[in-house]
Amino acid sequence: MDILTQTEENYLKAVFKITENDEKVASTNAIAALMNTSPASVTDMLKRLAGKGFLNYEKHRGVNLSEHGNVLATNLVRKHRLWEVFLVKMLDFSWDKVHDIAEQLEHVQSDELVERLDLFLDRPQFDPHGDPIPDADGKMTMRKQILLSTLAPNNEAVLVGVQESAATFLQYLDKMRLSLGTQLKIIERFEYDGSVKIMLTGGEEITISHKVCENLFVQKTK
Amino acid sequence: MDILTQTEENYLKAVFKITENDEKVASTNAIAALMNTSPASVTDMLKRLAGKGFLNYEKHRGVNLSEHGNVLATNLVRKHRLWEVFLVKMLDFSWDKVHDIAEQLEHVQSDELVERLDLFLDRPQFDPHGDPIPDADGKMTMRKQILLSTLAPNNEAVLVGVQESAATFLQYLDKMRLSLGTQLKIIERFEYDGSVKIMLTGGEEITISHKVCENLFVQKTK
DNA sequence: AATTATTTTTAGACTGGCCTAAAATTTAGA
DNA sequence: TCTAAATTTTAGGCCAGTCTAAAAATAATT
Repeated sequence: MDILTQTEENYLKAVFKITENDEKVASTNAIAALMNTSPASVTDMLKRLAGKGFLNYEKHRGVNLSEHGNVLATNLVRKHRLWEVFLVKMLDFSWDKVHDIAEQLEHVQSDELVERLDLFLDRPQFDPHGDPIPDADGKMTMRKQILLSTLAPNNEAVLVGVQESAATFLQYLDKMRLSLGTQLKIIERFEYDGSVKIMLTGGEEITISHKVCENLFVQKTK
Repeated sequence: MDILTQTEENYLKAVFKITENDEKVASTNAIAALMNTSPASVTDMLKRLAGKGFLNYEKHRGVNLSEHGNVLATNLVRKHRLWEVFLVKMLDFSWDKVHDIAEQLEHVQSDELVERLDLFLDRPQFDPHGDPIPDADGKMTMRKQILLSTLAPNNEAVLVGVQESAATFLQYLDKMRLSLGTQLKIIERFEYDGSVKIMLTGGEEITISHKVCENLFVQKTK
């Protein structure tokens, strides 16, 4: 019986997001910060979700997803990203506007809907921010991408994803004419503040801050 | 400040549905029956929604929508029907499966989403069950449709809508090869039980019950 | 190692949305 | 018209999800 409330689903997603990279467990505080709620509320919910078998939880030790919880969370990510593709590709939304709407759409319950949407969109592998879309079995194709901040001068690369997807950041990229697929070459890295001068296709040269570099995923092309 | 919970929205829709035809007001019991809830719960909610200005409510008198509430409810109907069109036209769902999914999708909050969806679907005027879709200003094009049960023998007509949209009824129509746009001619009406023999395009003759006739909207063609 | 700072949990309370049972009101019938 | 039936509302309580404040546990610092 896998009928969770939207709130419960959001908690699972939060744990997923926090633990998907390095972290082994998600802390109460981290979850509270991510969800704009109080640590006390988080503790309550963690106990509920652990009781239902979606989380592994020991007092004061943080949580992570059980196998069952992981399936649920992955499916939510799949739905979220598929809807984002729909919004951008079909409804012509800009990539900085789709997150909030997809947050709502991802909670619609219908396996058949997801399957048909996936088919309609031609089984996309990446969402508008370059994030991989899990397939119906939870598998996703990973790219050998690196952060732009780790790339040495003279290398050439193509922008394939963003780490952060806050609207303000995406709008900044739009202004700079940086979009997924953009080819670029590292001209110079300034050690003083970590900013980097890059050349875009067409020869235009721009300088971007270290913070921006840390939020751009690229693949080396030469 | 028009942020309602999904439940509140569902109550407004229920009042809309009950009062859209003949009834001047919706009774507590009628709402409770439609929403599968108890009359006591309905009374609670009616007071809340009236307090927020969405309903006109006097004790023991039933309710109807305020101007404000009517705008909200109409917009919900618009969203519901647009999503149904999307599901059938774009995702190739059959018309008996879309209601429940649209019930969820209609609660997604984004005016821009609705506008873009409407445009994407080419501003449809009717949903897959033949119901009119309100435009952004709440106006809808009404057809001069009548119930098949009121049509006399020898008249020819085209099926343009269904009154009831329960899955079992729609599946029955599919089996009988009755779909929107189907041309038909009344051959004979049996007074005994109100059933009617009709001829479809192609010459096939079928007999349908009075109950079915009362749930089919047609337009006379001759 | 002892104390301080941080994190996490508990306790108690609030709202929304629901319930059942009982009271009040309206409607229908004799 | 007066009583019975049906409808509606009130009363009181439950659960999910949230909060603040305080207590407990863990981590950091001296």
